Amino acid sequence: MAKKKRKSKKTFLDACRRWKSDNSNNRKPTINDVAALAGVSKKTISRVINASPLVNPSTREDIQLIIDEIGYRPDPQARGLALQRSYLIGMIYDNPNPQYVVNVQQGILDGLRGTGFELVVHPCDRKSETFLEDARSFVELQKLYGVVVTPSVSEDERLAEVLREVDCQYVRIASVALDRDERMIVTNDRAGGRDAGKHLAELGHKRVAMVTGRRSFRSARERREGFEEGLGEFDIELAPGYVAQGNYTFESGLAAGAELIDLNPPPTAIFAANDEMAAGVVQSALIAGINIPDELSVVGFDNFQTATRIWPRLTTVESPSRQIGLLAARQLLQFGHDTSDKGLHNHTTPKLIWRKSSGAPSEGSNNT
Amino acid sequence: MAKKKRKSKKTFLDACRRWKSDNSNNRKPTINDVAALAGVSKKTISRVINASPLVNPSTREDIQLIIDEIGYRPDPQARGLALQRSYLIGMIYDNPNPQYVVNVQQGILDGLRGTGFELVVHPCDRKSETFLEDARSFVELQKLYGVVVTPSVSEDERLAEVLREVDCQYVRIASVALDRDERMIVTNDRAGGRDAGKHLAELGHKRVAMVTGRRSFRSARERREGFEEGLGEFDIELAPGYVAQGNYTFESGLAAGAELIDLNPPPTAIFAANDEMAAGVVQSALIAGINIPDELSVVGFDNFQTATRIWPRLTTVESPSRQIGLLAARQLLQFGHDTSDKGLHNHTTPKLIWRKSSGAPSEGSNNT
DNA sequence: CTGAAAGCGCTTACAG
DNA sequence: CTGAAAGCGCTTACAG
Repeated sequence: MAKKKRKSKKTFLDACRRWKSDNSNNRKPTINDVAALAGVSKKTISRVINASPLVNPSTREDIQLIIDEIGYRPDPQARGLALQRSYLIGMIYDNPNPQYVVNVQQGILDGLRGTGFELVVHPCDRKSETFLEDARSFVELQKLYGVVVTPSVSEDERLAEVLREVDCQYVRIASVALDRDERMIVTNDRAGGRDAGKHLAELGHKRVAMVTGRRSFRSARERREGFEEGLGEFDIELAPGYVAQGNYTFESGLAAGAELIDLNPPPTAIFAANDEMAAGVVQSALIAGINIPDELSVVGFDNFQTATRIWPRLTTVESPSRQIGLLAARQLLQFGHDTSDKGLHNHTTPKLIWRKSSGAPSEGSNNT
Repeated sequence: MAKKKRKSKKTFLDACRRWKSDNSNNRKPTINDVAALAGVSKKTISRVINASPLVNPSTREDIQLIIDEIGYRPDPQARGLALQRSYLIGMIYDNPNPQYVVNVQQGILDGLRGTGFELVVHPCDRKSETFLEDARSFVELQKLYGVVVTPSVSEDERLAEVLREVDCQYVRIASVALDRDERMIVTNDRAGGRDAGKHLAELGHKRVAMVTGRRSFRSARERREGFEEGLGEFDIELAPGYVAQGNYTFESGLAAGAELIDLNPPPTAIFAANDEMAAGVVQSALIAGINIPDELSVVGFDNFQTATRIWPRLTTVESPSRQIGLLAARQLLQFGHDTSDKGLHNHTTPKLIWRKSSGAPSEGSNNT
């Protein structure tokens, strides 16, 4: 019966204080310390840590008190060793744009804050011979809890296959659904392209051109097809001769811009599939002495820093990259938990930001 | 004597093959597997892994053969648990510029490649109440092998103190030496400022202005003082009224530029302490209808993407941020090893890149 | 130069 | 609802 009598809160607090003053060398408390202080087995402590329901509420309360008091925090390495997985989330990316990388990173970190998970960054090169092995060994060796994969490497089915093989949870960020719902964040770039097309059509442009990204990038195809759809709603066509091939770099935008400007008749508006290329187009117009937006409207995609640094400030389509990272992280942490409730929120929608690089075509532009 | 006879290479290879075909469920090999295959204790395997000299060379050779053959890689979590530290490097930063963050990150990753170490990113907010506790708990809980700290949080002595308390190796990146040599990468921003000053003086500018960063940032003070030194070499003074206070953001550069342009007489050249502010200055000049570089020269600092996206392309001082990250990572991994040889290479020097935003002052500028 | 034992701080069946 | 024992894959004194 003495055994059944619950010790008072004060008793525990006193014990904790004694423990702290004994702990001269400031050793971090372990599960054993908590168990000793609480007078239970460490298995029970483990249950509290892991939020198991199989614990007497009052026992749980006592233990929680002790945990808080002595500042116990389970060692992630020890848990990891026992569970055969770490408390690390990986981010696998090959996108060269620093702003994109940082935005998604920030979003993931937003989602990880307070969870005890940490983010390990892992750039990769899809062209490398050892790309798949590298990724596999990274994930396997670190026993990652999960990874988020960004475009364009997210479009690589071989990588997804590897991740499944090593039994690693993953979330792929891509412009369209390429995998099961819980493994995707879909950014719907097509809708953004459509908005760009409609924007230019509504302004009255008829002779429009586009700088595309590599066809091997899904986002590039989506943005282009969306753009054509948007124009199509106004019965405007993107003539084949008015499409220049870029590769998402500033330099390619510069070259593509020069090329399109030289067309006869020249386009009155150019949509570039990302801001970097749009900045190149704008610069090529400046070099050619063409006024933006009077003689030429330019629209980009991303709304990164560059969009507001150039002049005139760029009309562009913004994709919420930080939010996307946040959703990806949340989704990763939800794996195994009840995903049934209220369904996944795994879609985002881009939105057009109208600045000064686009306007109605001028009278003299012979806009037919 | 049979015991002394060394088994042949082939014997080991055969054993490995047998092991692999037995390993139906594709379990990753552990130290025990290697020990069994080699016919030695796991302690000896441990010695090989850890490159201990106390191993018979031929034993080592046999073991290495087996390790390579079955693809054994020591589990970092298990090692970590035993050694009480992880194989993770942290990057603690509060710099809001994505390009800087990514560059340093890349550099660190360059230095980590092939070492088995991984990079955990950890942004922080020095204004937060819990900033120091957060950092401590991050480092302690993950038992980080080491951290690299970037400006401006690298200038915080309290953080350095915490890192020492928890006995975590660290390298601070800063514009001047704030700590022991092996704990610093010094970027010498003052030399960069000096180059900017000399550049403008050599072009013939006499009435120069500057947009500074926050005085609480060491880099801002260094860049400014360096700039004044550079001008001083040509007996040119930076008049107090010609210094505008910024905070390293584009917006602050925009405001500062407008302010300086309005001065009477206006400056013929402006040095902004970073590219973001320089881009703001350039944009404010455009808005005011002032031609760059004919009526106004502008020089920035960083040479980030923005520098070449704006028009005219920006003359700026480049600090090799990726290289800086690389040096920091190398230095971290060298801790405990012989640092005696050939001394540390822990200094970098910025260099001026002359583009189109700076030139000689025009005749009509009344440049006295 | 090599090994047997104990330990790092957790968790997982299993039994009660 | 709770616990004793074994184990995750390594390393560290210690002994030889």
